[in-house]
Order: sequence, then C-alpha cells, then structure tokens
Amino acid sequence: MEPTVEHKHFIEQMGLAFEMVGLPRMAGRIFGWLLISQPPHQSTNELVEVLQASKGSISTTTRLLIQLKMIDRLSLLGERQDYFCIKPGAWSQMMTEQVAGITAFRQLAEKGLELLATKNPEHRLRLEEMRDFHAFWERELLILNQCWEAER
Amino acid sequence: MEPTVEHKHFIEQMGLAFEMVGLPRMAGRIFGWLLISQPPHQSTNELVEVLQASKGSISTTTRLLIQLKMIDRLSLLGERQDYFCIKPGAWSQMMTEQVAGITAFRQLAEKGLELLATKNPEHRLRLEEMRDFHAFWERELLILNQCWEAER
DNA sequence: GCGTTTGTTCAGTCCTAACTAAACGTTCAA
DNA sequence: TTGAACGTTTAGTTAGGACTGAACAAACGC
Repeated sequence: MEPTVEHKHFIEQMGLAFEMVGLPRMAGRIFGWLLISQPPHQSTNELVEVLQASKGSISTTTRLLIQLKMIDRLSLLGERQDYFCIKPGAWSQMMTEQVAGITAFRQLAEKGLELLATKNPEHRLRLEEMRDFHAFWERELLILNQCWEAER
Repeated sequence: MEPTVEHKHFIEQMGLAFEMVGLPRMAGRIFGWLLISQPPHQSTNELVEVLQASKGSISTTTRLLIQLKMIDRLSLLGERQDYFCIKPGAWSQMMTEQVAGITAFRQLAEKGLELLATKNPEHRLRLEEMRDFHAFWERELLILNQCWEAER
C-alpha cells in the first residue's frame, strides 16, 4: 500500500508531534505510518520506501521505538524480512514515561529541601510546594493509568 | 546571597530536568536558583553573576519564563533594576502546557480518522484508540488540575 | 544637554543530535 | 562456496538551537 499526499501530510505531522515530546522526528513518522498503513505490519523496506529515509535511519529508530515499547518486531516464519507494528498499549507506555519525569522533579525537590534543612520554614516554602505538587501528580497519574487499562 | 557548591549542583540538576521536558537548560537554572535564593526575588545582575551567564541569555530566558507564566517580573518603585520571582501556580501552569500537547495528539488522531473515513472499521481501530486515549487524559488532567488548585 | 545604568536585540559561534551512505556481518538459497 | 537479501554499525554531514558578546535603545541623575 502506498501513501497518498494526505497520508504523507499526516505522517509529517506525527513527526512534528513526536519532536514536541522530545523524540526523533523519524520515530513519529514511522509510528504515524504504522497507524494508518494497511496491513498494520510493515517491513523495513516498505518503511524505507514510504518514508524516503535511509536503511540505517529506519534500523536505528525502530530499535528505539521497540526499546520504548511502542512498536513490536514481527519475525514471520519463512520470511527474510522483519516487520513492525504498533504495540498494544503503546500510548499508555508513553504516559508511563511522563510519570518518570515527574518523579525526577519530586526527588529533586527533596534534594533541595535537604540543602535548606536548617533554614526557616518560609524559606523552604517554595520547594515544599514543588515536592507536594509532584507527589500529588505522581500518585494520581499512576491511578489514572490503571483506570484506563481497566476501562478499555 | 551567594550559592554554595551544593546550591550550584542543585541549579545544574534543575537545568537538566528542564531540558528533559523540552525547555532550555538556562530556564531550569534560573528557576532553580529562584527556588532556593534568599530573598525569593533576584535581579538580572544577580542572575548573571550567580549563573555565570551573559546578560543576553538571562534577558531572553526570563522573557520566555514570563511568557510561560512560570515567573513574574517585579518592578520595584525607585529601583532601576528588574527583579524576578517564581509565580504562584507555576507548576500548575507547566501541567497545563502538557495538556495542550495531549490535545494536539487527539486532534491529530481525528484528522487521521477523516482520512480513513471510507475504510473498514478494523482499519480505523488504531486511530480510534489513539483518539480515545488522548481524549480520556485530556479530560482527566483538567479535572485533576482543578483538584490540586482546590486542595491547596 | 551628557554620561551611567539597565534591558533588549542580533550576528556569530559552538554543540548536540538526527540523518545519510557505505562498509560490514549474517543468513539463506542454489 | 558463492552470491543475494537483510539488518546493523559507524564515520561524516548537516541542521537547529542555545549561548555569547557587542551594538543598540530607553530611562534616569547630574
């Protein structure tokens, strides 16, 4: 299946969206094509051709997406080629990564509070709000993630 | 007030944390110092000296942080210098930005579904999950944000 | 008016990271 | 065992963005 002009536009926008959350543009393009392609699994060569990218780029980026648990590699029996498809729960996985970032901020706030351990309460206020805020979201996001998994 | 070695380390870690969420490292450094400095408001010159950065860099980055509603500019009567301090609700604001990103993904999914309007249901499944997922989080994050505002 | 202090803007530099292309290794068929 | 089809790795190029330093503009005191 070959992409239309509209498909290419969608792919490019997915690339920009991924870039906005800190991932390589090519990762968004691959994921974007895997969202709309028929069949849902696509070979390396198909990705090279559709996305007009080098073999190396596809190889590196698919490995990244696999590591992030956003796509799967399919090794079909009797086929030389590898295929890729979107992993169930890919988006949920992406959200889990977000939580890790929030945890980092909470821990950083706690580190800061240790530095200000001897200071007066007013001085510590800013860091305490930072810690409480991120602890709140850390907790709630995990709960919500479970809600989503259950609901679907 | 001048920063100790530990303070500088904290500042640098805030820089890295900000970088991880797609903001300039300098923004994290400024914000980090404003979290622990005494008094809470600091002048441009103080920022230049403490962070060992150029005037231009401080000027540009404070403007960015103001635009993101994460810090305030204080113009004290009779003072030539501008001061900066952390804006109440800065973290909440940061979370609001996150929601905007999720909205972008939902809209992108809807755009994609328009492209596949004539295709069979199975073909549309992947995009539908993408849309539902982001609609779910868009809704819930807004609610949680209100919860936090109310709780504090 | 002039000089000083302060913030902004802009050209230039540097650094990182994505991407390409080519070399390499591996597997399979004949 | 040779050759073809794939995937991976790596050196080299390129593009983007952060940061610096200097020029510029505005506000103020004298």
